[in-house]
Amino acid sequence: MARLAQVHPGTVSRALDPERAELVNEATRERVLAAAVELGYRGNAVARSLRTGRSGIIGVVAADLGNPYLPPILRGIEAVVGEAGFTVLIAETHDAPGRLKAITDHLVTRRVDAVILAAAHLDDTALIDSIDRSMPVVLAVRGLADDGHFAVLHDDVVGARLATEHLVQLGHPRLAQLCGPGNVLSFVVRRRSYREVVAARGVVDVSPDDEASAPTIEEGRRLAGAVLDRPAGGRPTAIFAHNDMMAVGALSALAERGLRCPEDVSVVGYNDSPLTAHLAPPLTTVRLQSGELGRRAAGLALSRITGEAPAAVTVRLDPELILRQSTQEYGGT
Amino acid sequence: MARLAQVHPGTVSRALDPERAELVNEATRERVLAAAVELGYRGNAVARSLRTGRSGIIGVVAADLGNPYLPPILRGIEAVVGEAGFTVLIAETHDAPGRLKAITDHLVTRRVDAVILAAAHLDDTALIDSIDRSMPVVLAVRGLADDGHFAVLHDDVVGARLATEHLVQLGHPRLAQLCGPGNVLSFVVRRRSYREVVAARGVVDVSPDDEASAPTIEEGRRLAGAVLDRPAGGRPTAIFAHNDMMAVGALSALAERGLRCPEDVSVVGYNDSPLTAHLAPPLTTVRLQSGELGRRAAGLALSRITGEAPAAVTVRLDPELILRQSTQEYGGT
DNA sequence: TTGAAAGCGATACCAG
DNA sequence: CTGGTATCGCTTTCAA
Repeated sequence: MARLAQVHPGTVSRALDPERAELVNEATRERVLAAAVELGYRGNAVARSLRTGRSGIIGVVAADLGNPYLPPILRGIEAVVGEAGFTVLIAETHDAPGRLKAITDHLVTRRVDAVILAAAHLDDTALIDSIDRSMPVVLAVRGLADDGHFAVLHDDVVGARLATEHLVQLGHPRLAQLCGPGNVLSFVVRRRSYREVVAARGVVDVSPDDEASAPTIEEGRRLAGAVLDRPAGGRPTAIFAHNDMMAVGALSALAERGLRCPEDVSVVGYNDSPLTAHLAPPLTTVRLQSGELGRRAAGLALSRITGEAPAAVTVRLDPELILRQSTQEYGGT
Repeated sequence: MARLAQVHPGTVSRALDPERAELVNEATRERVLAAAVELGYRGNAVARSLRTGRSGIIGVVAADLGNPYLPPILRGIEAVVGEAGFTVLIAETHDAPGRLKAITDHLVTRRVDAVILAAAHLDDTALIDSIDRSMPVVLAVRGLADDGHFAVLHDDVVGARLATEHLVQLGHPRLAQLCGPGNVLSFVVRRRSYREVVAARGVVDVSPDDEASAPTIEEGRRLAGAVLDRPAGGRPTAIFAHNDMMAVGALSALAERGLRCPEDVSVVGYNDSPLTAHLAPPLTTVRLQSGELGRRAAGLALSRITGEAPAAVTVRLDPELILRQSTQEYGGT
């Protein structure tokens, strides 16, 4: 560029880098800056990456961008990462087998400086360990069975306990949980935590035998329908859904059978998705600290890049129960 | 890599590129492939980009990833773009002034091959024209005032007309529209189209004087509240909200005043966001062809990259009115 | 069919 | 404080 404009080759590099601009004579620096502006000079991040070995990019891999808990996380990540002068590159696995490997291979190829992975399946453990040998990996939202990774998660033990205890305290004698896919840690933990509460409180568990193949409205409707069609004594008086979509499915299943929520059956969701406050009835649900999770995950990723991260840590953020109108005290038979 | 493994320098390049692998002796090719696998060789997209001048990346700039109409669009884009061997890089402006320029500068720096811009403001016209001189730009969802760009949009004239005509045909004598920000073309067009229908059909327009500063629930509540607090004869019997969030805000405003929807006031939304079918009442709304929009935008971007795109085109996709329970025939005073 | 060599644009180190 | 020079890893002629 300005190599032709007025002056020299590598001095431009110094003049344009805020870090080292001081090392350049003020006069020449201004000349360079002027030329840069005039030519609309943009630099070339590609060449820089090749030379320095760093790309300034942090990859974020999500399972499904349509999932409403993601945007706040992405925003949290972007805020922290942007502050540090990095860019975020977002990719989506759609929970499809093989996609995770394909995507991370690609990221390695592009020399991404770190990855934040919000798409881990429990059976990806070996793959993720191998990725972590090529570039720093930070797990977000979805963890793995062992604690040997860098991870920032929601505390699902606490979340499921809040929800379940709430139903128990309302006096419900028969509970059911609608379980999300068993290959995702969050759902596994929620299931276990629910069971612990139910066992400890001596409440009857009438959960469906099946689990959802995906945490969708349709699957929630199916699972809820299955237990609601049982003979009266085998029906739940309250339902804990592993996420809001399944809770909405449960509401539909109730409506289809002429049952009212919360008068006949209470329902608790999970995630506090947008609009859950505006459903019929407004949904009692578990709220996650998504922004904070994003910021923490980004912070961990940055500290791994600079090498100042010590051993693997797993951070767990406390969720909060949001009381609305889909749950009420048990008053039935 | 395999330069040391067994063999030669640039032959590896040929052997690994499916396009030119034919030009290599089968025996040596296998040797190369074997070595590549053994070393876990990944290639270096950075170096390739530097040499070829192309990055294989298409940037997508959205205003707000939390907006529920985006995921299907992103999926459509990714499907087409991935098929063609490109990667998508997603960035977010948050509708903040200056962010668009900062982001696109960055994309130019990274030598992105094209940008799909779903974040255009009407006052960004000059900026966008200048970006288009550095790399191919395709506008998505949000267009500009003139048709001199490559763009794939929803047909907002049709969408607003469907919604408004629906209300007119239900016999409503007084309508109000809740307008989204005036610096976004979609909202401007919806506003104009609504007005045309209202004028043509001789219905009274009692819209608020103000427009929303952002298309949110809160702003919808505010605008709806303003017109509902007028003396009886100045109140609308039906409301057309420029998007679903504002429609939800309108529902809240109604509820706060003890008014029922649809018995007292009908409400139409726009976008057919997830869960709108599960609101109280289920929302009549306008459904967009988001997946198709994403695919078309991606297709245009690719054709601009290969240079086979002719002159600027604006594609407009027809939306569809989804009838649910938030609208009913006028039966009042 | 394969090897040799140049060069993409920036950085880093060493002289001057 | 600034210029020269090598180099990052790959693609791409041009020869052999």
